Amino acid sequence: MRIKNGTPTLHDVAFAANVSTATVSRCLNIPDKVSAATRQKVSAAISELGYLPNFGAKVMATNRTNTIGAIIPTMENAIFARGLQAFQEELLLHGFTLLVASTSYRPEIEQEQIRALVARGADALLLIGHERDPEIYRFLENQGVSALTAWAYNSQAERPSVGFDNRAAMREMAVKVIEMGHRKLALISAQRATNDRAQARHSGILDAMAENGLDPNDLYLLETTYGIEEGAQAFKQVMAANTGATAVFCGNDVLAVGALRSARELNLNVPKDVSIIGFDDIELAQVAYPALTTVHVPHREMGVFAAKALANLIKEGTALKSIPLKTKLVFRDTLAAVAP
Amino acid sequence: MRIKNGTPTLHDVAFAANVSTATVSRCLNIPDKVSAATRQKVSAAISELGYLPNFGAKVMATNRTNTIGAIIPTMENAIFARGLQAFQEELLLHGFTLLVASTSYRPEIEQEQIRALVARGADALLLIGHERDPEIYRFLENQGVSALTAWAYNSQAERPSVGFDNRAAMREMAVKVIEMGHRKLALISAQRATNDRAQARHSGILDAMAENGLDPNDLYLLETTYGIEEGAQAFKQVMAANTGATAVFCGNDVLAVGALRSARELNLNVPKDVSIIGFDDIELAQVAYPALTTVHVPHREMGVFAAKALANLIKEGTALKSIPLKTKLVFRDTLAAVAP
DNA sequence: CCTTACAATGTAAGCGTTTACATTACTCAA
DNA sequence: TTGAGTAATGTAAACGCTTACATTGTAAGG
Repeated sequence: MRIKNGTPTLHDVAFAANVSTATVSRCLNIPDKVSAATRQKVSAAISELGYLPNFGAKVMATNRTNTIGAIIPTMENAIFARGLQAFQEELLLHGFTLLVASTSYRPEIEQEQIRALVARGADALLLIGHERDPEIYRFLENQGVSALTAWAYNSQAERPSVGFDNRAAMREMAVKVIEMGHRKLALISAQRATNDRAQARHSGILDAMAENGLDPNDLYLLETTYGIEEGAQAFKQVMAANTGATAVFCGNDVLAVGALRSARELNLNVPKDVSIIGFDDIELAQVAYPALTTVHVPHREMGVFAAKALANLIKEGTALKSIPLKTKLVFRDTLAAVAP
Repeated sequence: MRIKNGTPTLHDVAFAANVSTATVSRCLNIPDKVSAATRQKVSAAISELGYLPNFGAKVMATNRTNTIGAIIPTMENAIFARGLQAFQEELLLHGFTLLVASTSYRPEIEQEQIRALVARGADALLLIGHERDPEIYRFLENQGVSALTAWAYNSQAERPSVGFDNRAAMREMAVKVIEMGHRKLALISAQRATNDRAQARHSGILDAMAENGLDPNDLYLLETTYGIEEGAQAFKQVMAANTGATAVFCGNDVLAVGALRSARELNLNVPKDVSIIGFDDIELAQVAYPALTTVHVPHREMGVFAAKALANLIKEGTALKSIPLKTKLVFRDTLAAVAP
């Protein structure tokens, strides 16, 4: 009458240690409430039987999975991979496990994934960017699952977020570029319709232009999807359009690296003939040749902060609050003053 | 007497639809066993109440979480990020969710993480590389959790794996390099002690040397940790050692890119003065300048295969079997014949 | 019209924890 | 020695689902 069906249960342990199931449970969860002697007996029984608490039963009884879900566009994008890695590491420190889903930048899929992770018992969620159907926020509220937004910070946003001000960061870079004499600007942007970070970066450039006596309408704007190849194509289009752009902003480093490659293929000297500016400062940016001028974003820091906030929320009930992080302009070799 | 405590349960739905809980459960899980009319009523009740099955209860009753865990060194390494992304996408198609843990290349941590993911209810596990304490395999067996190994394939390995033959791939590349006249070789390797892929790649070079009349002892070997900076440092050491190496193999592209940077700093022309060879063919390899000669590894494919195998195992009980994938040499601009 | 077979539905017993509450054992002060 | 107060342990009721088995309804064959 020991083990019924293979895996030992709390009962088996209790029986073996000659105590009640409650005591065993306490040994596991609140050891201070148990005498040292009993603790001894119980842990002996546990290791002898090779007991492991049943996950489902535990979840059912506590209504907690100690699992936090993250939904990102894709791990193939280094900015998310890095942030997610940091997020996971920090989560681990707090005793949580990471559940991952991805959307490939498709908002419909995000909804689905949010529901899937909640259904899978995520105690809380990490989301990217602010923009989404209010419906889904209502759903989260009903389910009692809180969500924290990352990779974007917006002081007006009503939902908590940990991130940085994409608009201000890009504006700052654009101001520098304009100060260096550039008058004709172009932007190779990610799809703005489904990506509020892309929107914000675009707006940042417009801000800088307006402030410096340039007509924002003169910005040559091209949208494309994510990828080196896509950036390369887009850059060729920009050049073919003959707008006389001397500085080409890119919505992210990956696009910028593609642009760089095209420039080489077109026999354009960067930065002499044309400047190229990235965003994110991923590894690629330093490795590219010439090394990319870009905006540094503290991806790891963001992941760590997000994890801390969520862990505290679940464990202590500390309300989420927005945390703005700082970006930094990184001047390397793809930006130069325009020739007089 | 509808909803007791906020969230509606199966009972509430059953009550609202005027059927039994069993019928509601069947509607959700085996709809064919329910008449169309009842299905109607039930789904109406479900959406009206906003019912979502309780995860814990479901797990408890079925003893399945529909979750698969993956334990990788780090997502910051693009090869794992890419494979994991593909893995997750494919898993989703089969109705599974991904649980992620990472080890930072530390084997002790891997053990812990394996236990953690099993404790979190992972139905099966994806692991990297073959080498690990047999103890942990016994643990997995006891818990009834199967594991599939990826990123390494070894026909002699007793455990199932989906991957490629690191040794053969590196050997193939090394043969080419030797054929191009290189006689003095160096290798900047990842830590071999905890990484069977690194070991295998090293062995591959030794194989090629032995087969081609070179003394394997002449290989100048240097181990370092993962990172561009680390690769850069290591390359400087290799050059400082004055071994006359004309070809420097690198255990992976990241190290190779670092080496490339150092070469530039040392005013060495690549590939004229020295050839540099990477492994993995990640994005970095094409973007590097000069573009890196490397071994292409089908990371995404590996993720997809792994997901399929695991999903079939859990759903149909199909036993895991090893799947060897093909690598391909990619000749770009960092390898040249040695000057006569 | 009665059987038989099968489809649709219902009943109720688990599944393995946690935890409120009850009980017992101990400590210490009077 | 007793009683109060606290520490340690035990009892048993949830938690919300699935599913074996029982029951009822329906169609077809005799």
